[in-house]
Amino acid sequence: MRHQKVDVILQAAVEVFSDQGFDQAKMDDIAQAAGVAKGTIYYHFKSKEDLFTGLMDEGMEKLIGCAKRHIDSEDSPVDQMHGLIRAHSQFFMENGKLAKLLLNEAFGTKERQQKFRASIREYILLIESLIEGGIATGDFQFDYPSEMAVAIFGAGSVLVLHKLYTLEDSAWTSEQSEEVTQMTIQSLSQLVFRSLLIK
Amino acid sequence: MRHQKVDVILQAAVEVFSDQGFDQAKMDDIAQAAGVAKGTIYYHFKSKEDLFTGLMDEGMEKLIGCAKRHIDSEDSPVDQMHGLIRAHSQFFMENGKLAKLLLNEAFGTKERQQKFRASIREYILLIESLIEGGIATGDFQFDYPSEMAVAIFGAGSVLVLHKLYTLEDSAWTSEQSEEVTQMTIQSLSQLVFRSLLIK
Amino acid sequence: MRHQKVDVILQAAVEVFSDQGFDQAKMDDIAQAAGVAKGTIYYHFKSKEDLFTGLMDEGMEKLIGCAKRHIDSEDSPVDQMHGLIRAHSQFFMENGKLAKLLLNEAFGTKERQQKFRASIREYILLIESLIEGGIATGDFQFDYPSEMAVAIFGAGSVLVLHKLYTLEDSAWTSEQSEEVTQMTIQSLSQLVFRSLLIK
Amino acid sequence: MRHQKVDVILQAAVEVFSDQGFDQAKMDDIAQAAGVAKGTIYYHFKSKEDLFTGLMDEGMEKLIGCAKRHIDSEDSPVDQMHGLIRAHSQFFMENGKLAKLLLNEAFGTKERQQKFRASIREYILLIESLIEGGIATGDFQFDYPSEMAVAIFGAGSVLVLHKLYTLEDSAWTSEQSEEVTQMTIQSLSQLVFRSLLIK
DNA sequence: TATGAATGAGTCTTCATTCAT
DNA sequence: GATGAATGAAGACTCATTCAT
Repeated sequence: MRHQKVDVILQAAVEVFSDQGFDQAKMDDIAQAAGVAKGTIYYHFKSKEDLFTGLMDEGMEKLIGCAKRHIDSEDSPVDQMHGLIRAHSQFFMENGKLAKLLLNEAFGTKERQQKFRASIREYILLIESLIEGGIATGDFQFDYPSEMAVAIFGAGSVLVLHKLYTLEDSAWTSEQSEEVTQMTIQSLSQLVFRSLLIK
Repeated sequence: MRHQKVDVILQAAVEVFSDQGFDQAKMDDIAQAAGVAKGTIYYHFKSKEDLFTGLMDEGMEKLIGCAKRHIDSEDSPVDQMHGLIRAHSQFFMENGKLAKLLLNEAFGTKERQQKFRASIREYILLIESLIEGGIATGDFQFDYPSEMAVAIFGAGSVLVLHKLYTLEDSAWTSEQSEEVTQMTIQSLSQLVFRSLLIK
Repeated sequence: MRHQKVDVILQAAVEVFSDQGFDQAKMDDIAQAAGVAKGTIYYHFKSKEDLFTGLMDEGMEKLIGCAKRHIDSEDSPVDQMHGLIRAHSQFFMENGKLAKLLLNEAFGTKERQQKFRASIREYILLIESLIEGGIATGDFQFDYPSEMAVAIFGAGSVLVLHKLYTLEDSAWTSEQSEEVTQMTIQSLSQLVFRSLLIK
Repeated sequence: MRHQKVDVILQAAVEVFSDQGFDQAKMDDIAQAAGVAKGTIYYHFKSKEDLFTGLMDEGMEKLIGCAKRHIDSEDSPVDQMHGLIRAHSQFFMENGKLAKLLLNEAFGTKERQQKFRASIREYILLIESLIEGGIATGDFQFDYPSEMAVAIFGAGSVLVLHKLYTLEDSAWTSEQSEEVTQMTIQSLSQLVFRSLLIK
């Protein structure tokens, strides 16, 4: 079991990084948010970079893991794609801070993000494999599966992010949250399946 | 006509902001890239913020202007949507640096971006109005036009960005560039129209 | 002509580095001693390391230059050795702070000092060449000229340093200073020439 | 008998302090080198300062003890001076790390070194007493016995240090080591006795 | 005795901004 | 209009020391 303080720090870090972005986030703030001394963070993490990278990697790992689980519990490509859309939407809506963090820093030019983009690509390839699978079974049809995968990732991510920002400040009951998630899933599904399914 | 130095500075600023992101970009770098003294930037712009905001606003203005022109030169909602997709793809592929700048900073939590997101929303509303138009004429059908607009924006932006990053380092002939742009337009069109068009 | 502030900074830096040693010296102190803002130092010098190295290099350059001048103004090896002893003693007694700085940091294991030791070796080789010269003319005789050069350097440096520390706090008239210098020169000369001269 | 861990720590401390210097040496490094936890050092030593001072004092004590033993086993001032030179050279060549530590920190301005310099002075006074003894018996002649003592200390120390640094990296057989020690003794002897002995 | 997680005061360094020329 | 030297507030990171176990 990971040391307790490490978890407290990670939790605080997601919060602060998500709200401020990597550059604007101050280690002091993270320390304060975590209720530990600044030195404690450096006892557990080599640097701000290290803390951040760990967060991103762990986040993407969780996301991909979640997606794979949803996919594996289904058999047909169509149901698997459904599973992915549900996983993507639910995961990001339920982990709003992490979602912002992942998506805000997904684009950018620094080296830090180069590495991170590898995880993104893995996720996109997962989507692409679902599309290819559907094409193989004759369920799907699309001329540019690779582009389609990226587009689905973009559509899904921006849609969720847009919801998150729009509703950011309004106090948010869990029913509303659930409702928004369902709406996101349905609109995404409509977009994706109309595009992919053979008519 | 704008002062010559101002243009040089703006040009350098796009370059540097695009490569480094707002926080990492240094005024020194911009000055050097522009071939002017640092003080000169401050003679023409109030602050780093000011320079950046101006850039973003101008960029979005150009993008929206470009989109509107493409839309207005068509009559039917279908052709207008086609025009928008062409405008979006071509504009971003031809202005790679600006594209990265706009899309990288489109998401994020700082106040600076609050204002910027207004422009984004305007652009998305433009897309939404096209969808609504198509629904009105009976060409389109979609249960969540508003979400669809966001999704199209997300799909198109991330797709372009993905292409830009993937091909970033490879030396890039204009023919290849043109080819990638065409492919982007076609895959986006397929996605959008399959989703929207009544079967 | 070097910028004025640079000289002020260098002067303050010798003072502070000499009193505190490299590690204990604070850039804040140097800035305050120089009467400039801390940023100003960094405008002119890349880092603490850079400032320090520059100081050391310049100091050794001056010392070696001074020694060479004294040597070149004499003809015979004996007189040249006399010149060197005078140069060494006077230079260090007159530049006490620099002397402490050079000699304190002359020994030590960090990379910084690796480079610095090259200058020391150059100085020692200068001494060695004088000894070899005297041996060639038949004035000197010694079985280990190379060791002798190092020993002379050590004896001269430690002797001066010892005087500087011993008399450090006593208010020091320039006559006394002159007297101590003369005494240093004479004792060093006696040591060196008794050892070297053929009986 | 001293606690075993204390010795392990002291040994590690000499190593680290010698390699890094007092300021650069980290308690973590010493703990790691000693194979104990950091807290353990603080259980046995009050502070970094304390550990260091103890080391230096013990080192000087050993050196002076060693010198005295060599001196006391001889009768004539000439032989006693020979004994001192042998003791000095052998002790430092055989305890290279300690030698660097003692000599590197012998100069410097911190309070810590003030106290340490008292030991140095004791050692120098020992040398001086030998010179005075030789003068009293009519064996030696020198106008500045006090300066001569300092000069001998300086020459001997810097010579040894120079050898240690020069040969630092080359793998070093004990025969070579012995050879270098002999050469050091002989060159020092030649320097000292030629200067001191009545012609 | 021994440990090592936690601390926070202390430092170097950066960089947007100013202003005298 | 243009310059670039100077500024100082801000922030990442270090490390000797403490203390609960």
